[in-house]
Amino acid sequence: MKIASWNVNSVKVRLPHLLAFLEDARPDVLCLQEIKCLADDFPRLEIAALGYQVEAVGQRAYNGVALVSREPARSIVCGLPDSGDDEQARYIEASFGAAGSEVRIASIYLPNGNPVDTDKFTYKLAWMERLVGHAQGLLRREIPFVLAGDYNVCPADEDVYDPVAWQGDALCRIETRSRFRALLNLGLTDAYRLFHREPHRYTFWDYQAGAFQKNDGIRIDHLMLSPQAADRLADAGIDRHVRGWDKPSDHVPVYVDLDIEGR
DNA sequence: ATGACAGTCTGCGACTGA
Repeated sequence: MKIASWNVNSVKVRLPHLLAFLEDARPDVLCLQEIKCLADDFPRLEIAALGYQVEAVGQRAYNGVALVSREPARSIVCGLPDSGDDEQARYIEASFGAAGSEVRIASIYLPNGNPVDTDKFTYKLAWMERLVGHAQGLLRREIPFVLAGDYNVCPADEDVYDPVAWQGDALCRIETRSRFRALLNLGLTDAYRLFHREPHRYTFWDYQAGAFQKNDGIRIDHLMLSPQAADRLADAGIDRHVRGWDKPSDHVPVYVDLDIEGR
């Protein structure tokens, strides 16, 4: 089962890229972030023509996450538990795969958190704590699961082109990294890092100042695997070439391949 | 260099993102 994650920065603008990626990569499940539209406005017909269906939670103009899959999603959950009156569309989770070998997959869009001296940072940290709590609950089920998405977290300095310049940024702050590390300490695996140890491999490059051409990037898109999923991990990677397409998203897809039947 | 980003709608400027 191939699972990919991609912050598309508007699914309407990026629809041609999304279709090309689905045709090229043929993931069983694709987790999308920043669809930037209401769920009803997601371009489902074009996706269906390629044999994929969509589950989405969206809002006007900002945020929004989706699960694009070849087989129907089951037991869909929108939003993290205990989110109170949080209206921001940042989490969707569902089950995929054959009965008896099902995989729980979440598409997450973790808050950016800048500037750090505002309630945006407080919101980010609280969101991360809810995610850690939810991961604990999922772990008790002892099933393969994947929390995939735009974490807005650089786990370590080696994930940043200029760690000094980024020191103090919400993506690199110690409070942010410690909450990301809490996921690792629970037993989750950063799938990319299991296969690739070399530093300075990125998933995001700013649109400004020729950042991609200079490889001034950061690694903030991650697939976090439960022990039962990590045991079946066959491959993981970053589809860096997508950043070179015409009018690209500022993020590129990341993916894992699990030794589990996709259907 | 008078510059050098790209989405969204409160729309031709402000807001947000990373």
